[in-house]
Parts: sequence; C-alpha cells; structure tokens
Amino acid sequence: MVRYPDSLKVFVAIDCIIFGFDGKDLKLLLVKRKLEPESGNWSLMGGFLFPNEDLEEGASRILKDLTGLTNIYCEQLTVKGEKNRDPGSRTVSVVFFALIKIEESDQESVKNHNAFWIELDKRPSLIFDHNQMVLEAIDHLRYKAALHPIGFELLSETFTIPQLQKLYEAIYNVPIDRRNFSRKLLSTSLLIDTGMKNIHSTTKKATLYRLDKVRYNEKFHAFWNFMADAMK
Amino acid sequence: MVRYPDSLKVFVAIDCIIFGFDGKDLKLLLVKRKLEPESGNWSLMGGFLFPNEDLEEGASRILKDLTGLTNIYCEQLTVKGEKNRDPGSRTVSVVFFALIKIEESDQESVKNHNAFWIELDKRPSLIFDHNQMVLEAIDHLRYKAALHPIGFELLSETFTIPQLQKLYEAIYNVPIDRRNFSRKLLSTSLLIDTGMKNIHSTTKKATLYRLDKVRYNEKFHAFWNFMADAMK
DNA sequence: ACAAAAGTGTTGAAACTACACCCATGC
DNA sequence: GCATGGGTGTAGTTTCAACACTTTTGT
Repeated sequence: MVRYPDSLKVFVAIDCIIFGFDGKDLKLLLVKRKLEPESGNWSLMGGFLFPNEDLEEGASRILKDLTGLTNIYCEQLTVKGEKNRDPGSRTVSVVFFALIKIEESDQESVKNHNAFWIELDKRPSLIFDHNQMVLEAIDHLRYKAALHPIGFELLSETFTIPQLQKLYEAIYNVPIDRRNFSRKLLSTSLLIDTGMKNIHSTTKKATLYRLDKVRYNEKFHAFWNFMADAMK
Repeated sequence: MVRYPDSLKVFVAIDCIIFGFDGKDLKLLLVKRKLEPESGNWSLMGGFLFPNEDLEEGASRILKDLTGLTNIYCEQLTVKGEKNRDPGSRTVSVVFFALIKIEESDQESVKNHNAFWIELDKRPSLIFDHNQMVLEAIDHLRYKAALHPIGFELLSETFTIPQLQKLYEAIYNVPIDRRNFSRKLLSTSLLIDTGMKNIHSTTKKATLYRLDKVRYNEKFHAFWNFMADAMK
C-alpha cells in the first residue's frame, strides 16, 4: 500500500446555513462569535469534522447541539476549498443547507451558543467566505423550492394555506395570486385537512392542514414545477 | 490564534465523473488502474488535492491531464467522507461532474492513462464508493439537462437537431417526438443556423447549427423546463 | 355594520401532445 | 424508384394566469 505525504492533509470544517420562517420573514440562524479567530464578528454555525464521524453525522451533531433538534432537513450545498480561504492552516469547508421549524427549536440552547435568528434582508456581513455561501444557499432554496415540496420543512406540523403562501412570497419576494396558489397546492394531494381551524387568526379562521408524509416521500423527487417562472 | 490538533486533518481526493456522447450512446471515461491500491480494477479518474490549488483548479488539472482539454464543463457534484470509505488514511473525496466532447479530447493522452470510453449501460463495477457516485451523477445529468441547456456540452461545435435528439433520448432513455422536439428547441433561439449541412449523412442532410453563446449564457440560469416529465 | 382575511369559479391565452405528409439523398 | 431520414403544420387538450364576489369573524 502506497503511503501519501502528510503534507497533503487539510482540516475539514462543516458550516451550516440554517433557514427558518417566522410566519412573516425568512430568517437565518447566525452566531456572534465569542472565540478567536474573528471574535465578535458574525458567522455561520460550524465546527470541525471529527475523526469518528461521517460528514452528514458531523452536520447533524452541529445542528443538534445548536437547536436540540434531530431529524432536520439537511443536505450538502457545496464545498469550499480555496487555498487562501483560512488564514491559519489550510481548511476545506463542507457547507450544509438546513431548514428548520423555528418554534420547535430549543431557544435556550440557541441563546447559549450566542446565536440569533436574523431576517435574511437584515443579515450582517459574515466572516471568511460565509457571505458567498449564504448567497448560494438562497439561490438553492429558490431553485429547490420551485421543484420540490421542501417549504413544509419550514412550517410547523399543522399549517394553513395562507401561511404557506406567505412563505413562498418570502422566498421569491413576489406577490402570489391566492386563488391560483390554493388550487395548485390542493391539486398536489399532499395536504390533509385536519378539520381544525387556525384559532390565532383575528378574522376568518383558516383551515389547518398537515402534510401527507407518504405522498410526500413518493412525490418528493417528482418535479413539482412550482414557482418555476419566478426564477427566470 | 488557536491551533487545532493535526489529528483532525484528512486527505482530500478529487474524483471526476466524465460523460461523453458518441452520437449513439452515453459514455463514461473510466480508468483501469495500474497502481496499487486496487490495481487492475476500474475506477473514476482522480487524484489528491495539491496544497497550492483550489478544488476547482484540482479538477481542471486532472481533467486536462487526462483529456488535454481546458474549458471543460465541470461542476461539483457531491462530497463523500464516510469514515471508513478508504482503507488507508481517512480521505474526503470531492466529486466533480464533467461533460466533454469526445472527439475534441486527446485520444493519445486518454490511452496513456489506461482510460477508456465505456457505454453507460456496460460499465463495470468500480472501486470504493465510485459506483454510488456514478448513480448520483446520472441522476444529476437527467435533472440538470431537463432544466438547463447543458446537452450542448456533449456535442461538437456544430451539430444537427437529430443529433441533439439522439442525445436526449440517450439521457432519458425514452423516445421523443421529432417534430415537437425540433419546434421546442428552435423556439429557445439558442441555435444559429450555420448554413451548412451534415455531409456524413447518407440520406437527406440535416442542417448544422451552432450554439448562440451569448444567449446561452443569458439563458443558462433560466428554467428550460425541458424533458421535465421524463423524470416523474 | 364594517373591516380584514379566507374561500371559491370562470374565462381566455398559451403551451403541449399527438399525429401525417412532403422533401432530399444515395443506392 | 425506393428506402432512409429530415423538415414542417395543425387541431385538440391541458395547463396557467387573470380576475371578483361571497363568507366568516372580531370589534
């Protein structure tokens, strides 16, 4: 077996871009760093890959540590490995894209990490190449949400169609026709009427739906072709 | 500045999945290994990331070395980092997805690397997790070619519409209606009539087109919504 | 009773599918 | 002249976009 020189070895970091939706705005979970390097500046949540874990396990560990949640929607977004991206030793960063339901996350844990939910449009400048990563993640969110039903990952277990519409309007930053949206969505047969109404509304109470998980898994890889023209 | 323990460091490999099209079949450029480990077995073309290069530079180097080509269509596909994927030292592999024009590649150089163009359907089993990578790449090709005009990357500078159709039929493994295909394609205004005809044809000679590169770049990120239903 | 948000139906336009005929070429 | 493959047109269907009125609820 050939041995390769250790000079080729690099650190592998994991960075997580974490999206949430509060019913009105898309948000990112960002960390105000308390440690060097770049103490006091904003960054994505991240860490190093441990020797005993796979990449996806590392991402799950970091997400669980921060939010208390397991079973988070999470996928690889990209890898960044510019030779000069980290001033210390050479580092390759695997960037993960995560969607979480804000109200299910552990707010204490978030606070303990000095992390904050920040409106996408009001996000501060981030360290290193994290700004670029976020731009790519927003693109990816728009791309993917147009084709696959991932929006549900940002809403709670039960939700109303108007809530879903507000989410899509936030993602694409366009107004959507209520009637066409509702019809298209119901025609997917991904929604199950819970029979309940959203009691928080101050006017007419909207129907609460939940996701048909069986159909969701069946249909996930089919093209949804939803909002595709908002991306042109 | 904090120092991290070198025990966290890993090797970074680059593996390239290289697609080509010979006018009839989709092909992969695969290597019959002459070196340990796994000598004599088939694998993707790959190598280690050098200390002085970015990830994309590494992929370009490997592709140029093998095919003699620069300016290859190439994008990151995924990263594989299972803790036990490589029996030697821990390795994270960045997998690139490349589309090349077979007839423009340097066949001498390919031969010198003991590499061969192999029909997709007749590919041998590959080492490590390369089989899984190829499956993901085929999925990605179908996904991406349905939405973006990447098919041209597999054809030579000038091409006919029937050639393009054969390519799409090979990608999706479905028959396509000639008339509808042609109409849809011409309506993209991505094609420029060269005024020439395909002299290789033995019957009626098809019109040779070339790509309108300006429009191609403008429209690349627009959804093409082409072949979307072949993926359902 | 009125303001605010939810629910639903129709119509015209555009896109897509399916299908058939004519043309150019080499043998 | 015939077999092979290239080029084009049309009609029916389906999908999508645009748009207005009615219902529920809290005040």
